[in-house]
Parts: sequence; structure tokens; C-alpha cells
Amino acid sequence: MNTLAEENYLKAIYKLSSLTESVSTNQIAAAMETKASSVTDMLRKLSDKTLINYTRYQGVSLTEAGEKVAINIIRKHRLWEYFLVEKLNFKWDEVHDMAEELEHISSNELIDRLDEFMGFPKRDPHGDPIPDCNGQLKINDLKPISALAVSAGGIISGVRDHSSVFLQYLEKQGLIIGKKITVKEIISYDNTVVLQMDNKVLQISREVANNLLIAI
Amino acid sequence: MNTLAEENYLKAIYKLSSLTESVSTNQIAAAMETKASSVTDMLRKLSDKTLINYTRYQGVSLTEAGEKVAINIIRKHRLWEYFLVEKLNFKWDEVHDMAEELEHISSNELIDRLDEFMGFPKRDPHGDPIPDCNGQLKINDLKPISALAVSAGGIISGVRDHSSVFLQYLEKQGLIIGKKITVKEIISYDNTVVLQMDNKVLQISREVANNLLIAI
DNA sequence: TATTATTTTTAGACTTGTCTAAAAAATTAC
DNA sequence: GTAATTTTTTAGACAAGTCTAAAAATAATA
Repeated sequence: MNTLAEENYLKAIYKLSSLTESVSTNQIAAAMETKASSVTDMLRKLSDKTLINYTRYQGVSLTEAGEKVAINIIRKHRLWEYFLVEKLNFKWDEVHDMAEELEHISSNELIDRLDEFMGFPKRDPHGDPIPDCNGQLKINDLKPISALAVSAGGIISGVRDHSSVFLQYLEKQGLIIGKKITVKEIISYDNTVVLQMDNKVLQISREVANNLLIAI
Repeated sequence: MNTLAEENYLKAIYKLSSLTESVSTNQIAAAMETKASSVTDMLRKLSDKTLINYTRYQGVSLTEAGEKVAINIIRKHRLWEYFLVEKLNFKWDEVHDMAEELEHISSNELIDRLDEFMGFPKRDPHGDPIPDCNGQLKINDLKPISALAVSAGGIISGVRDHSSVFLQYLEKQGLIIGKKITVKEIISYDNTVVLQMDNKVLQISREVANNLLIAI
């Protein structure tokens, strides 16, 4: 099996891979809040275990085996988040750190039973899709509010920023998953988005509009 | 906070302390399947953190702080075992290794919510008492079947041996928690105990009788 | 294209937790 | 009460994962 550190590197590489094909040492170091030299050491180790494709100075990508491990960790993370929110009544901004620990519990039998216990949920509390027990991951079909034109709208279905400050802000504004919104106006000066929601009108910054996702 | 290794040592010392007042280096080494020299190193570390009372060659005992940590780990272990059996339908001989990992999840808020979610259970699936959130642990009021005289009886309420071989054997014999048994005879040759249970008569060895606990 | 700047890797060191082998203390035996 | 045995500790080493500082490779620039 893989160590905790290895699992965290694989997860980070997986997430960065959705942005760029090949991931650089510095990107990984930044994502993991560590030094580039530490990353290099670990890359050699992961390469020896054939979990990544790596040649010096050329960046890395996950092998099929590495991706499988990464997706499994993400599956665990999201299922535990769902459990914490739906069964233990935590708020969506409180669960990240706990799930970060729980995702490393090794038993797959445990996570499959948990999945079943909760009725095979499709998305976690932040709207991220939950991979099934075969590693099948629903393709992301959400887009940011900032991509909408005036008079377009949709159902709030996810977030791109998972930080608790952001989630708490959304909660305070009532911008929670399931709410229907419509874009009334986009102020050209700074791209502030004016939204209609539940007979209320509210303004969100370009930044917020970029990180708040709706189903099309 | 404490490392995983530290937590496991504290737990081992706690368990050994129920047998003897002061715990020896070799006892700990045996319990943890490690070498005495490794234990000595860790004892100095735990002593520096004032989690144990330790003077060279004199054996160790937990300080109040150390006992608090140990009981908290045991609380977590037993609550997770209860969850795995009662909510995820695992069998009582399958849950130990998973609970061994889950007991190190740090959040106390999480474990308190889990406790509440399950209705504040008093005993884990093996009959061991679950400490409450203040570290209060019900005193053990169970005794082995081997301590009963002929014609005495009681309700099967716990086990002393948690190994899966033993638990599977009990399950196969129908000797599960909640069953009422009566001692019909004790064969003097080898102390085999003859039991009456549900209109059935069965024999168990002295060894088994020693590890199967009943409420008085 | 030669030079500068950036990125990545190497070299060497530190920490945690483990080990083996040897020394020191405590215990048991005669 | 000394000698033999057992237990415990020390000394020194190793693997994993991290770090700093310096070297090497790549990319950017003039």
C-alpha cells in the first residue's frame, strides 16, 4: 500500500492535471505547501512505484495505476464529507479537514458500505461528483455564473473554491446549493453580477461569480 | 497533539495498567510487537511530554494527562466499532483493524456527533464499555463463565479475547451477546464447562470459558 | 546566439521511529 | 553475598520525509 505522503502527492497531481496536461514540480510544491526539493524526492519514489510518468525536468503525469489511487482517495474524501453533513449535521464549511484525515482510512469495503448506507449519493456537499466504486467519475457539467449572459440562469449546484471563508459568505447571502438564480445585469465597470433569487436582488463580485457553479 | 505512534503506546500502557500497577518495558514491547530499545526511546519522549511517570529501570504508569488521551482513543475505537457493526452491518470479528485506524481521527467534535447519531451507546459490539465524552468509563461488571459455579448462569455480555478466530468460533456455536446460559456441569478432568442454552446443551473448554463474559 | 533568469535537481543534514549489538542495572540462584 | 541471568538502557545505524544551499538544466531575453 501507499503511505499518507504518497497519497497526498497523488491527489495533488490529479487535481493539478485537470488544469494542465503535464504538472510541474513547482506547481506541486505550491499546492502542497512544501519545497520543490521535497517534491523531486517524492517524484522519484512515485516513479519507482510506477504511479507517475516522470523524466527529470519534464514534469509529471499520473499512470493509470496512479490515477486509480488518486480517484479512490477523492471518492473517500467526498463520501466522508457527505456523511459528515448529511448524517452528523456538520455545515459544509466545517468538513474539509476531517475528510482530509478520513480519506486515508484504507478499507475499501468500509467506504463501499458507507456509500450504500447513504444511498449512493452522486455529489458531495459542495456539488463535486463522487466517483463510484469502479472509479467512474461523472464528467463535470457545471459552469461558473460568470459564464452566463444577462437573463440566463440556473440552479446553484457547486463551488470551485472550498475555503471556509468563501462557503460562509455564500451561506450568509443565502447562495446555497439548490437555489435558482437568474442574471439580471452585468455591470461593465468591474463585472459585478446582479442576480435575482427568490424575489430578492443581490450583487456578487466577478470573483464570487467565478467560483459559484450552476447546472446548465 | 500526539503522533500516531505516541497514541498507540499510550493505549498499550493503559491496557497493561489494568493488569499490573506499574508496566515494564518488556511488557510494552511484547504488546506492541516491537523491541525493548524502541520502547525505551518512546518512554523518554512520552515522559518529556508528561504523559507518563517514568524513571529508568522502574517501569511506567500514565499521568492524568496520559490517561485522558488513552481513554479518548479507546472511546473513539469503541464508538467506531459500534458504528461499523450497527450502521454498516459488519460482523463483530471484522471491525477491529478498521477501528484501529479510525481511532486516530483527531476531531473530538466528530466523535461526539457520532456518539449522538448512534444514541449514546453504552457498550461496543464486544461488550466493552464506551467511555463518555468526559472520559467517564463504566467500571467493568462482567465476569468470565469460568468463575461460575454449577447451576449458576447469566447473560452473555462480552469477550476478553478479541481475536477473529475466537469471535468466529463463538458465532458458529451461537454463543453471542444477549444469550442466556446456565452452567450444568464442570468436568473435573480438564475443567470443560457444560452449558445449557436455548434447550441445547454444549461444551466449552476452560480456555473459552475464561474469555467469555457474562453479566451477574 | 550568448547571457540572464527561472526552474529543477542534487548534496548533505535533520527528525521520527525503528533496529541490532553492547553495556549497565536489577533480579534470581546458588 | 557473590555469580549468573534477565531486563533495561545506551550507542550507533537506517528509512521516510522534510529542509537549506548549491549546482545543473531549461527557458527567456537582449
